[in-house]
Amino acid sequence: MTSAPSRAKANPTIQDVARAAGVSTATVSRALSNSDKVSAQTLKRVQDAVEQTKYVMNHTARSLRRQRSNSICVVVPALLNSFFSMIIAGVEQVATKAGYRLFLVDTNLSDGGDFHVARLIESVPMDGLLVIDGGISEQDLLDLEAAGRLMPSVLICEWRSDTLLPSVTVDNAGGASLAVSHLARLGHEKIGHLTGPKGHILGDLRVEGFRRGLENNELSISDQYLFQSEFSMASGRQAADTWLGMKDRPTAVFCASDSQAFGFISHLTASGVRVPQDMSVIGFDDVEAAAYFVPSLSTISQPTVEMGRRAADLLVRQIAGEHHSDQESVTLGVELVVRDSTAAPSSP
Amino acid sequence: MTSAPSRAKANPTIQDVARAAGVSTATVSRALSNSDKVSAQTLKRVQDAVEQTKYVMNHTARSLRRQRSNSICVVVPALLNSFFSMIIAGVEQVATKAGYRLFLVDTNLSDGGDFHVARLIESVPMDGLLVIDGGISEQDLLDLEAAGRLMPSVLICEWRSDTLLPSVTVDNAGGASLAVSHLARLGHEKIGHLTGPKGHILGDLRVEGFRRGLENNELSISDQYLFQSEFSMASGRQAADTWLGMKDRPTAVFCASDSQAFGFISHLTASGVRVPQDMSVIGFDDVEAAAYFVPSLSTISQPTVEMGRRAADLLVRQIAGEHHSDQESVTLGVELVVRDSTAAPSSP
DNA sequence: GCGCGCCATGTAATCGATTACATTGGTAGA
DNA sequence: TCTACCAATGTAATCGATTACATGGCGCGC
Repeated sequence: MTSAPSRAKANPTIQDVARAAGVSTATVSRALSNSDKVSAQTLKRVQDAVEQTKYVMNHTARSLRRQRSNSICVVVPALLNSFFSMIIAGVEQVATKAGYRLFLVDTNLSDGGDFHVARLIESVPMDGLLVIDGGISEQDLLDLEAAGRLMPSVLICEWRSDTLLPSVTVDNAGGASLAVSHLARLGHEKIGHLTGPKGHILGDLRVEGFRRGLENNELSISDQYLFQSEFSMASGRQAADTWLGMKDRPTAVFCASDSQAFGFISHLTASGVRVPQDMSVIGFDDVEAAAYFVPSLSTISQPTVEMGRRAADLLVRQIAGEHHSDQESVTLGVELVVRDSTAAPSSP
Repeated sequence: MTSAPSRAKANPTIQDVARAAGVSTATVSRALSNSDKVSAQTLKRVQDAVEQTKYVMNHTARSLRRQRSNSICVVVPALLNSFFSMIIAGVEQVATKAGYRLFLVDTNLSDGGDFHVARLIESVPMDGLLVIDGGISEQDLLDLEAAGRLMPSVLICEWRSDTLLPSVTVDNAGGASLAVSHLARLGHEKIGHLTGPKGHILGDLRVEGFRRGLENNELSISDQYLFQSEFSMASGRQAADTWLGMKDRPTAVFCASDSQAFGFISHLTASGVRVPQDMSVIGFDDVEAAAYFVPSLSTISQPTVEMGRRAADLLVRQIAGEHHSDQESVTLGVELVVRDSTAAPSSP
């Protein structure tokens, strides 16, 4: 027999504590679960024993026995987007206070783009699910629901069939409409739109709001002013190329995301087009960088942190078994933030 | 007795599968753990039974029994910084392939800024730890180590006493020096530096590299050209105010992070100072937005994804028990990326 | 003084999968 | 033909905490 590796040193268990305190494991457990079911005297003894043995609880064992893990899973499309990070910050505030740990999953990272909620859920036992990704397969969720395997869940951001689960959203269409009206008030008549990715619910809603905004301001809708795009900077840059190649260009565009706006403006500027003198650009999200971009970006601000808080609150209550009261969903308002990237059109 | 709530429906266990397949639980377990220890015939029977019962494994139970959770924890200072997200992407690639789940923890979010690794580790049983946060209390780690509670770990980014744990780093000082040399080659003689936060190892190393760069180029070092700062955009903006208030201004600055550079340039531009015509600015990190900023940002690029990959690889091997061969650490190189934010100084 | 009930605590079953050890049947070698 | 061994499978202990149920002691009311 060779000597055991130094790593061996098994962790102290509740048994060790019980022995040290001269009580039973049940008592130790009760003492530690703050049950007021033990006398002050033994509580003290147990606490001392914990101290002495350097005991730390094995959460795996607790989870197994309690049939709950005290953790919730947050599914995000892209952690590197500060918009999502802000939401998560809000989630964190509430969830931690309620005693839950957070498990973050980035669908962009996982599975090489072929993400399935089902697989995720199978792999880890979670008490609840928070889905921020509007691009996730709704069918996946429906299937899970049907299989009776869907844990308490809350959706953040718009969802297509809102009959499925409670959700926290903002007024996306309204925000888009706000942006268009801002441009119209400045005097723009030829207004374009960099859309979100095809089939993405947020993108679709913002297109809808864009259309409504044009109607409200009695402006005509030209489909060639719809730039099929995605939420990324690279995509915004591409759209700028398209724009540069047009003969009848819009004098202002509303971008479905700030990232797109950055890419768009970047390429325009590099091509000698001045924003906002020659061209107005407004975004959506109000990420941190929006205020620091050159020019600083006019945009639609969402209450990101608050969204996270509300969603976490809904979820925690749902896990606790309060109210499956159908569809306790929340819609929050958005706000127009005017900065330097929008101005009256130059008279030609 | 009231009827059970609809949620009841207990998950099928390995027992159910065993019954359905007409074998023992041991056999099911072996069949599922890919052991080639079962006959092809029974393997098929078990697989069918799994299908039929819709069995999914309970990972909590497995973790308890196996004494390992197959998950590793990644500690990050700020998820919203795409620099970290890129590293995580690299980690993910390797870790997932090796069968590990990722648990992300953002120290900025947690505990209201009062983060302790110890508390984290106590709360979740993890097989390994990946610390990307150079700002984390080293004492915490030392204490854990002393208590014999430190699991296999790898540090990403520089660490103060590199005797503690294996790490993956880049040549921070070298990068800073590269940046300075670039500015010097352009003809700048009065070069400033926006430092990282006080006491932050990365910041300190970059200051060191900054000094070395000046020396190498036989430029004088003036402490008043050191702008005490932090890694954030807001902090960069503040530094710009300081700069604007100086009478003998540097003609170029090296920023310890791209974020700072954004904030700095943003405020300068708003104050009528043109970059790079009146002032050159170079950053560090090469985050995605650097290429899209106006002007596009010259910077020092780090192999972020690769760092993540290497770190995960080190960790996985460490968990597997290969080589505690002391200090298998890795240092990767950095690269100068010249874009539009740096130019020769204007002759006054 | 007796019994009822409550409080503090102990005993042991339990959560679900893994695995050491036991068992069975079959086969190769002497 | 007999033994030794192997492959396939079953039995039951195990991981560590929780908790239903059991127990013993004490106080209170009649």
